[in-house]
Amino acid sequence: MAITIKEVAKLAKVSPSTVSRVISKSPRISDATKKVVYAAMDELKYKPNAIARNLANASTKTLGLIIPNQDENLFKNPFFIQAMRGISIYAQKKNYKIMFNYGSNPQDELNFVREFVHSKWVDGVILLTAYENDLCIEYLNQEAFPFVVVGRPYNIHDIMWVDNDNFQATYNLVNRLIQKGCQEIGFVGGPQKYIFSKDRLEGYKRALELRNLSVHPETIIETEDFTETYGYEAMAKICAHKVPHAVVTTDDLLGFGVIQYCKEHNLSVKVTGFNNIPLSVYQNPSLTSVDIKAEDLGYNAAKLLIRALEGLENPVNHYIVGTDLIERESTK
Amino acid sequence: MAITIKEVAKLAKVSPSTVSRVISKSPRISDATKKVVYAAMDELKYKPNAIARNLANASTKTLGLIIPNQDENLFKNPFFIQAMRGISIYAQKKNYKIMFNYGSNPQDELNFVREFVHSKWVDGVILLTAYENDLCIEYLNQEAFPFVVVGRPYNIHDIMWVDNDNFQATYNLVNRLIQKGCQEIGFVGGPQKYIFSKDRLEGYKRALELRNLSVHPETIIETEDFTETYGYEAMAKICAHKVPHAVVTTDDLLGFGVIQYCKEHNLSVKVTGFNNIPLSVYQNPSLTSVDIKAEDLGYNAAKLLIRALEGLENPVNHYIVGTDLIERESTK
DNA sequence: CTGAAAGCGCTTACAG
DNA sequence: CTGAAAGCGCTTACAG
Repeated sequence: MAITIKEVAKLAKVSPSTVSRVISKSPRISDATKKVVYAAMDELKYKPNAIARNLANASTKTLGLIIPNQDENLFKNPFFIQAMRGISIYAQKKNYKIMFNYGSNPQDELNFVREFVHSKWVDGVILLTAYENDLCIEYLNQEAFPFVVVGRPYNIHDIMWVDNDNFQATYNLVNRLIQKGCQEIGFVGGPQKYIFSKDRLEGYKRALELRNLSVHPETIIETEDFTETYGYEAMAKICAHKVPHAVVTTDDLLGFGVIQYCKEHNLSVKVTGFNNIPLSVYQNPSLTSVDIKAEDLGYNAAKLLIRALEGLENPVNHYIVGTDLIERESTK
Repeated sequence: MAITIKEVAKLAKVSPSTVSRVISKSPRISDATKKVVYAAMDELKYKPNAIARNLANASTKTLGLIIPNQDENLFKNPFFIQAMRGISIYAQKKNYKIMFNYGSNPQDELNFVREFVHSKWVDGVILLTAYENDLCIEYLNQEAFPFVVVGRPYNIHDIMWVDNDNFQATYNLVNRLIQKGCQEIGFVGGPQKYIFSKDRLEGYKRALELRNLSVHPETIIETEDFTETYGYEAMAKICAHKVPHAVVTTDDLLGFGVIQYCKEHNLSVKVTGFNNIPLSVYQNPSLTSVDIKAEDLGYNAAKLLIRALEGLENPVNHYIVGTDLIERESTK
């Protein structure tokens, strides 16, 4: 058996209560006793049993993380690992641990969240995606369990979230294309069940409208998923109608498909992606994209949540992380 | 406060001990009581408090994962996220949780391992890299704490590990190149502090030796890290000596650098990578590589460890995961 | 500033 | 098959 607080108490000739107070840095302990207790702890190589502390404190200093596990996108897009790193960095600073689970689908994710909550394993939950009717958000909300969402949720009652300004990012992007002389700009977006899909579409529309460029429904395609194949097919549809000057996509993989189509059909069309995954540098032409700063998103998500858990006031219940437009050959 | 075992006991008119036995599926409980207890649990929506169970059981059913956090490689190479997924899949099956930490350097990693061990937070540890003199392995070994290493460790006393057969994979690869008529084959490997670097180099040498092809030290380069720049420079060194028929690299990013050099200098050299990262498909020419099945590695690591934790006999204390040679344009 | 005691919510050896 | 009791290793309100 490992050393417990009792052995330390015995050696230091104080009560277990006192040892406990030294560990938790209670203010009202004399320097003299502190010294004796620390000496005893050192001698015995005492390490507090975290589990026992958790039980007595009704807190684990642990965050639960749900990672969606749908597709291969997980591997091509380093978003999740970057966000996790950001989360981990802040959590380490504050001495929080992180527990994760991959969910294969929304129902699965909900089950893990329930498990996290019920079992008392974690003090708070971080969701790495927000769906349109998000079961996890609904559940956590109704349980009044602390959580934060990476990605702006639909009904922003008092939910904490972090996100990019997807509207703004796309708006700026389209403006930049217009500046470069593009008049007819197509749009290839992912499923509208994701809020960022909607936001990006809105940003696109607004930019066109403000410049009095008309929005053609035939050149706005909603794909089923973020893959090159869907991007390719979407571009085929757009071109069946009319070859545009530029095409804005909401994901680099979609952008790759569009580029592919252009190459095969020898079209000169400016193309933009989103997320700035490492692959985009290696396209031919390399793909202009938007860096969404995934690590910052994760970092700030952890920050909001942990501050709330510690009872600190957050100035606001959300945080907007700026994006960077990375211009490459595909919009030259 | 949440529902506890006591409330359930009261409602079911049995003792808390009995409720506990029902939860833990103790065999000697009558069907009748079982039914009553389950009914009471349902009615009260009782969920066991995992932390309390952990304390009483002196076990958390949780695995600790250390993710090295050195470089950007983390993002370009989906190895870690794939391995994590494999681990997660097996762990979920067996109802284990996973806790992770990013370590910025070996010392950092050691600290997290110590923390995992001391605090009693986890029942076992999974290391995602093995170094030459691995502090974590040494520590875990001396503490006799259960752990498994992804990557074959140096001193394989009784350590559990999973790995590819890196020797074999490179050996086969080189043979394939020889078959294709290559006589002079260069080698660009990563730091020798990684065991897989050594193994791959050995496989390369053996293949040449068995065919009576001479091994030229000038065409074997050890780089400091797995980056394109190092690959590029290594190829420059090799070519300063003599332009080979083919170059084997131990990492796709190194391979990218070599390809780049060849393109710039208009050389026709066959090039191979390792790890089969998504980027390799997008090179021009696309890069032949070795798929190391990271998800399988993770899965089997979790399996070995959890089986050991459950007291099940493992037929052997390690597991070899097969590799796939993925031939692409770069070796055409 | 410090101690004795009760408690966190489970488990399990012992007794029946 | 079931219960009363002690225990897992901490914390903390209460009393001094």
